[in-house]
Order: sequence, then C-alpha cells, then structure tokens
Amino acid sequence: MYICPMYSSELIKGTLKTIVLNLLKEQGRMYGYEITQRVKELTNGKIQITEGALYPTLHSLEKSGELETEKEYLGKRVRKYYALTEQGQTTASQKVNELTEFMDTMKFLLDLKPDVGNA
Amino acid sequence: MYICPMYSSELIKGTLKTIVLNLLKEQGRMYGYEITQRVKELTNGKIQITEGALYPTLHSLEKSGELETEKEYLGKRVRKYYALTEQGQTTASQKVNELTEFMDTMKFLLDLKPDVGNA
DNA sequence: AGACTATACATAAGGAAGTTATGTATTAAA
DNA sequence: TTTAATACATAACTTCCTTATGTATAGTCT
Repeated sequence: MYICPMYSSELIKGTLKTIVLNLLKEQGRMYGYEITQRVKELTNGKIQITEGALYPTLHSLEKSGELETEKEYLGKRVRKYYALTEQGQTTASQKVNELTEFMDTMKFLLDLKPDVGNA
Repeated sequence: MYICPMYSSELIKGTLKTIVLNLLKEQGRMYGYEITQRVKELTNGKIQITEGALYPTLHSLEKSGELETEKEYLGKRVRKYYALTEQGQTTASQKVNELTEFMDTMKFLLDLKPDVGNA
C-alpha cells in the first residue's frame, strides 16, 4: 500500500489561515475536525492540518472577527461550527488573492533559465 | 511614485532556501547582497529578502554541504561568493520540485468552487 | 465486557524560520 | 562631511507551526 509523501511541513507556514478561510467560503460552515479531514481528502493526504495548528487558528480568526461560531450537539458530543462573517468574506478574498499572486511570483522566480529571459 | 506592496512576510517562510538554491543554480555564483538585490529586482520589490534571514541561511547551507564559498576583495571590501556543490545541485532540484508541487496543490485547494467539481 | 479506533474538542511546551535591531566597515554621492 | 549604498554578521524577539498531552463520546472488534 502506497503512502503518499507529505510536503515538508515548513511550506504550509503562513498559508493555514488562507486555506481555512477559503474552505469556509466555498463549503459554507464547517467544524474543526471536518476541516482537517476535508483538506486531507482534497489533497490526497499531501497536506495534513494538525489539530494543534488548526484550533488556535480558528480561535484567533474568531477573536479577530472573521469567523462566528454555533455549537451543535450530537447526543452528548459537541461540535463547533465555524462560518465566515461579512468581514471574513472580505479577508478571505484578500488572502486568497495575495497567496495566488505570491505563488505566481514564486513560479516566475523558479522558472528562470540560465541566462535566458533575463534580458 | 508608486510603492509596490510586499507580500505579507509570513508567506516567504519555508521558501527562502529554495529561492536561494534555485538562483544559484541558474545564475552561477553570487554573493549575499547580490542575492537580495536580484530577488528584489526580479519580483519588482514584491519579495524582499532581509539580511537577517539571508546570511544565517547561507551559513547553514554551507555548513550542510550545499554551498561552497570563495572570498574576493574589491579594494579593502570583502565579498563572499557562494556556489552550489554537487550535493547542492541535487538539493536545489528536489526543493524546487517539492515547492512547485506544493503550489500546484495549493492552487487546486484555492480554486475549488462552491459545490462544483467536487463530485 | 474490554480494548482499540475514530470523532471532537482544547492547550502547553518546544522548535524552526523568519523580522527587527544593531553593529562594523568600505565606497560613492550630495 | 554627512548621507546613502554596498557588504558582511549576529542577537533578541515574534510568529507559526509540531509534538505531546489531556478530556470525553461513539463506534467497532474480539
């Protein structure tokens, strides 16, 4: 059985908030555990969000007004659903744009060929 | 005069080594200050490598055997030129591939549309 | 029934990789 | 002569993640 290699974890740094905001923008409301599973699924295990990273991020996004929460009970178990506020919608778009542009710039930097195209 | 907005600095995290290794692969040998200027130039100021980040990175890449150095004197001023070792060539390719794949995965994640293409 | 796994939350300690600030020194420009 | 650019270096600090740990419910396997 083939185990998909994860990207070295330092690459995810700085992108987590953007991933979360974008997912919520597109999937509507989600709860924490669901986000970790969804990202794992969508990336074939290549990006795995740890809970130690996710929950503090969600709390911080809530505190800064990007997210709002609703609790739901399944029997006795609690789920905390997160959804974008209006402010969060804006932030999500900005973050996605910024990251997209950053990646375009990076691709350009990495595509340079020796002494070609630099004139 | 228009001042180009820089990407929020956390995005560069984890990509600096790759940028440096790739530049050296394509431009041959370079010295530290030159690298900061070249990246700034190539990205129209959108990515600016700070010296506090660059020099420790160069030292660490030298220590781990990816880079080798040569000192040159211009009058009394010193320049330290860095170049890839054979091992560094390999590492450079690997790092570039990994970052490229990571960015493809990220683009996929960010391009998801609400309830479309997820069937 | 008991053990293990998955679900679902949370937080604290630690590390990696940046930023910011500071320092030294030469050279060119105003 | 003072400021800006060139060119190196390092230490203190911050941010953001990993790893480890903790709690608790629900489902599966033997």
